[in-house]
Amino acid sequence: MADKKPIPILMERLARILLNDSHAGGLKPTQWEALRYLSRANRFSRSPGAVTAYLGVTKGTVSQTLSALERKGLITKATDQADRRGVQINLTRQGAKMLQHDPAISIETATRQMTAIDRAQLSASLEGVVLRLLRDRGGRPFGACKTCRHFKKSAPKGAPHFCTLLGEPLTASDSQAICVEQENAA
Amino acid sequence: MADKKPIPILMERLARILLNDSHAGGLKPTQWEALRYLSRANRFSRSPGAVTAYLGVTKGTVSQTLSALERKGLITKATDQADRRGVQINLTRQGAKMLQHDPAISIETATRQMTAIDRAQLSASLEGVVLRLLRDRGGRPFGACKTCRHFKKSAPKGAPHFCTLLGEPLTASDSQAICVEQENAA
DNA sequence: CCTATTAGTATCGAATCGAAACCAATAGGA
DNA sequence: TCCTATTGGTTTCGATTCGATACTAATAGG
Repeated sequence: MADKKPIPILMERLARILLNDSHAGGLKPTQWEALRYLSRANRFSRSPGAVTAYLGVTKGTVSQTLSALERKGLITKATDQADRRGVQINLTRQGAKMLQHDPAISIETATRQMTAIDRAQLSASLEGVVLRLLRDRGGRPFGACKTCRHFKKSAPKGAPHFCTLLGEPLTASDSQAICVEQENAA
Repeated sequence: MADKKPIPILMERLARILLNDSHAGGLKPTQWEALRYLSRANRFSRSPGAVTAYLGVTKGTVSQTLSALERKGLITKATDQADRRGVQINLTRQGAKMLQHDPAISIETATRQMTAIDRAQLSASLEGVVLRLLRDRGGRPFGACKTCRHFKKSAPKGAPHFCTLLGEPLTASDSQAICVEQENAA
């Protein structure tokens, strides 16, 4: 039997494969990451600042990356009417379509071979490591809105849910999506 | 209980954390990766070509990266006497010392919290995914020399081991290290 | 109002990357 | 022995990424 391989080395090789793959498909690695994030973020989280927090890079880099995505017609930018310093980002139809050619899909394919048990175990282990690393770095978890301690489930069935932090109603899709502000419910 | 998070997304976030961390400590991400590889490779595998195969980037990028490491005094380059096209790379004392400040050590730290069972499981799952991805891409596994089908264990105790592919004797440290040519024994 | 803070943008220089051109040593015939 | 093909590396190019820093504009808080 082969020796147990060190986890850090396996993770580094995985990261490298992911990085190399991400040069394909007409976008650059960071552009793919930003586009992917924007497709999964709720409306409070589709801003340059949120992308910055998610990626953990500087504002300048994000600003350039988003400009590139806008130039390619994959996203639109509009000044936030509530706070006119802010910028609201939305995916265009082309942007959504582009994600179907996301080179990172191969990771998904590679894990589909595992048993459901193994996948669940792997997901849990990775999540533990990621959350620990994020915590050490003061980063946000970016969990699903509906798992947040500020999430108030709609009382009358059919009514919108509610965010007690932002004081805003939440559509069904907002509450499924990930959020900058998310903090795990106690 | 929180939902099971998608494995690809967790892996991408991990890769991003790793990439961001790797800008610290005086080297750049690719420089760290190359240096790390060179510290773990046996003498047949410390060449620009092997680094190219390991990282999966182009020759040009590797050439530049190695020049930078040489300029910083972390490695030495010498033309291979057997095949004078080739270049033999070795870590300097400074290079070895530099690795003690490898920012990727935090990954190691983060996994130390897990139980030994979970770590073994995680290592096995990751290895499966990495090997599958590498195979799809025509990449080499870079396993330990002694696990290779060309590895011939020393018959008289104390004598050197032997590589039947390259026709060369192997020191103990050579056979522990990783090798470009490694192919898993049947 | 006046200052501090916050959200983004713009600019700079170094590193990274793929692509392509290039060079020198080796290999493999004819 | 030549002659060509291949192989191992380097060089150069242009786009992207990135941290750092300086900057602009809108909001917030006395």
